[in-house]
Amino acid sequence: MSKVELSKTYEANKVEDNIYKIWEESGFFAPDNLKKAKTPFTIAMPPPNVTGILHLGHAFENALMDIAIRYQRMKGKKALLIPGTDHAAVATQAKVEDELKKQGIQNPRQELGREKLLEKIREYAENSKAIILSQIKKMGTSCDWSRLAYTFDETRSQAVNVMFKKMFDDGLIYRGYRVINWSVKGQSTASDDELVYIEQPTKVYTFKYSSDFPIPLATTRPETKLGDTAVAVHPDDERYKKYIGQKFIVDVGAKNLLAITVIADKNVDPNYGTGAVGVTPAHSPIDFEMYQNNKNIGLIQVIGTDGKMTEAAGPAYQGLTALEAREKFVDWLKKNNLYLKEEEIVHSVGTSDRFGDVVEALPMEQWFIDVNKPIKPRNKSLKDLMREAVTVGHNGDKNKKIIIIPERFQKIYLHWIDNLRDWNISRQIWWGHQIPVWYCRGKDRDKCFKECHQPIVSEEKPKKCPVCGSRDLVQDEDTLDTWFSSGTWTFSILGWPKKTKDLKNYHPTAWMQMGYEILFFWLARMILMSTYALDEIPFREVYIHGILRDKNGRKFSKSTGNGPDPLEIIKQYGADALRLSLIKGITAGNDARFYEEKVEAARNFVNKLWNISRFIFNSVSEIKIIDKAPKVKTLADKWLLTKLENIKSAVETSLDNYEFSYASELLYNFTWSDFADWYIEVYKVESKKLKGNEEILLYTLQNLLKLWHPFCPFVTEEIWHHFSANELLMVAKWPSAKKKEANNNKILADFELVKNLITAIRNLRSENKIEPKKKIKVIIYASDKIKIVKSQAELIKNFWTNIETLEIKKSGQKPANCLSAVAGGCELYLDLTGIIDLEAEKSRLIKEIEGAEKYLKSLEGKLANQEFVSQAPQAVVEKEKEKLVSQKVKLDKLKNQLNNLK
RNA sequence: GGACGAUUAGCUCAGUUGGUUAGAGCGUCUCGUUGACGUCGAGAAGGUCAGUGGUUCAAAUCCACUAUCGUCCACCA
Repeated sequence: MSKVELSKTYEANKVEDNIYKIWEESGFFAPDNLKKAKTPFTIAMPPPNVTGILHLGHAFENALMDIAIRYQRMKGKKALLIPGTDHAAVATQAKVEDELKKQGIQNPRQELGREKLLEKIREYAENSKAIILSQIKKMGTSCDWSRLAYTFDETRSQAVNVMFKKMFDDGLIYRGYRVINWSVKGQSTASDDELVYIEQPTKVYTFKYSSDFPIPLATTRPETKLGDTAVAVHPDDERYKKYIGQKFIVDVGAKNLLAITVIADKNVDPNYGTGAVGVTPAHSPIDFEMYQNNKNIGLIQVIGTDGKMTEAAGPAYQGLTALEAREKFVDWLKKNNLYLKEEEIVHSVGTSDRFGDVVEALPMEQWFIDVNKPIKPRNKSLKDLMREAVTVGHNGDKNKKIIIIPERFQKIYLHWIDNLRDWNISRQIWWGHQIPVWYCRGKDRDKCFKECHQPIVSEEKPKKCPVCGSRDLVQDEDTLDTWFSSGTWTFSILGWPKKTKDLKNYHPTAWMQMGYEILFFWLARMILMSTYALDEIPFREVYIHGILRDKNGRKFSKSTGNGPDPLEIIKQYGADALRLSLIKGITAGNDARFYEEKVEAARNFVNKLWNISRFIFNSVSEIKIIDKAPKVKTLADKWLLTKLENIKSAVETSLDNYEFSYASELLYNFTWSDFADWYIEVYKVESKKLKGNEEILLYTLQNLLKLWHPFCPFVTEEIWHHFSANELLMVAKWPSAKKKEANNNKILADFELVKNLITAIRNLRSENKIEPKKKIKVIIYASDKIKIVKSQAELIKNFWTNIETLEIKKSGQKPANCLSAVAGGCELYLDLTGIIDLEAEKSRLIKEIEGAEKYLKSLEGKLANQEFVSQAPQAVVEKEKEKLVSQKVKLDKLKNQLNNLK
């Protein structure tokens, strides 16, 4: 290709959209068009919620996934990144209801009705979806748009229904009457995982039901005591043992007298509080369990779904809010001398993660997934399946073991499973997959359920009731927990339940990434669904990342307004800079901080890469692709190519281990320091006299563009098109390292020596404030390094050192009135009669001698230690011996130089 | 109450299986316009690796305890 002129700085926003278009039109985002590729590598994109636009966290995830997928594509895999969005059930409905309220619709559900509200939500979701998809493109994410999925589209909805029926038929899904978490504000249940616990100061009240009741009790919620039906004590508690089994009738000033049975429960701690627990089966999950073991004690629901006291609480309390009822009941206790004491404590209460209110524990009929029941032919429970997949491997097959990165999250995950209770999957909100269950005759779901003795579970609406033949069927009004559908994600996006080619080719997926905050919600559910329904793990590796925080370590959130908009950053700095800044400094599982200076630094780097290319394009006679490593001429050439091979191998290893930050750092240092600051500057010097080796510049640049491409796809592709109008960089072959040559270390060491000499000279100049324009005379006594130093004389003389005459000898007399230094085993003298500040130079030398002596002492100490010499590996000892010798020489030289100065 | 993580230069972080005189970027100081880049270049200053004890020939790295910060889980009668 002929000469090109690049602009002085890289202007990202002028080229990015166009490049993305070219990629998209190339078809290479779809693995089907990667003809030579064979092995699949699939990533299922965690679908962003359609609750609004993407934030920095999404940008971060996009960067991770795109680096991974572009790397694998270049390595010749059938790389597939499937994009999608999540309808996010309760999150989206809550969001839209909030907005409607702001618009003056106080009670959206009642005022609009089901169909109209759903229409509003759908509108909102579609709008969010469109914005989200365009944002993903802005990030440069190379996903296959032809396979775009949505958790609420037809295919995914069918997957949900089929899954529900399968689980129901296997007896894993059941409808049960249980105490659940109820959000009064959202008028819906929430699963245990959807609660956010917050600390709250509360009073603990100690009281008695009545004057003749023998056991005092304590509670933080006196109003629920109106629904107590038992008192639990430890079976061996000597104080209360005699009452076990007795029934007391107490008058708590409510409608009816309460019948309180004293029961034994081993979980009651006799040493805690009063040693007895008032049992409120209707308003505590734990008490409900006691009730299930002692059904005869009865259950009284005193709080309703509206958060107010029910009729069962008695006419004096009915209709009061829980707080009002609490005050009233405490008053009553006081008046009747049943009140013993109160104490201030801090305890945590569960709030709804989406609606924000403190949830009530209420007994209700809901759909549950049984996680402990053995599944028929396998004789394993869902819990077993979830455990197995990350420990011994699915079905005990160690090739089907999910690797969790970093490892420590495996423990957290397993611990969570141990505590897992049956999963409540039904929600009373409207936005979501309606439960695929129908009831016949009439609209009263509970009544029909009882009459036909079974609900009709079906993937599609049944024509008639198989029991009674009625055609009057109503679908269950509840919707499914959003995680029920996202659990199917890795395979529903590939077409399941149909037996598609995609499913066969691309499942299990290769790699999944997610934040630790959704570990329980999502990781666990995907494993559950996949191992259960497909008899296969959903992915082979899962990379857990932390969350992004601001410079002060605070979470980004809308309320504090500290969350930058990714699109704004892209506009200002470019997508490549954003991507680089997001992965800089991150390690698996740990939180990371994000701030503008990071993006600025990344933008500067992108510009550096651009300018390296600009220089090269201006310097070479022809811009062409160099496939094979070019012939080397100088030491610098050898050094650069050797280092390049080392970097390639290190980067590949890091990327294989998903060490994104480390990989980019390796490349960053090589590109900026080794290539730009050293090699290109050397090239400028050497190309004057020797004919500079253009091919090495081109070859190295091409390698770097490929290596950088996964990280900064836009700028690298933009530069690359000057090399090849036909081949896209995104499908260029990944430059793997060649085998190491034997003399590599010598090459590296030789050039390091030259670097050290040059740096030492620059240092002397700078430290002694020698004017940059002042030419100097330099003498180097190189002893055994004479050959290599002599060969690099031109370089040393001209490389930012401004040397007039350079004398290189094996050894010789110490010249008078000189600046001196020791570098790379050589003595260095700078003849500057009359110009230098002798005192400053002396103190500099003294300081250096002190350092050298200290080091020498530590080396001598080490080697004098018999145990070290005898026990440490031979190689380590040899290394220390070498160090000692060279350090001695160095110290001698430094001392000579100091004497010489006097 | 249980578990996990963090603690390294002024700031943000690396430090891969124990063997470096502990590194980088940003910031700071001093210079500088040399054929790409001032979104640049050269040089420098700055750390007893939170503390204490232990294992080891050798510890930022392994172990124990302590402190501070953070996160999760459980409990909350």
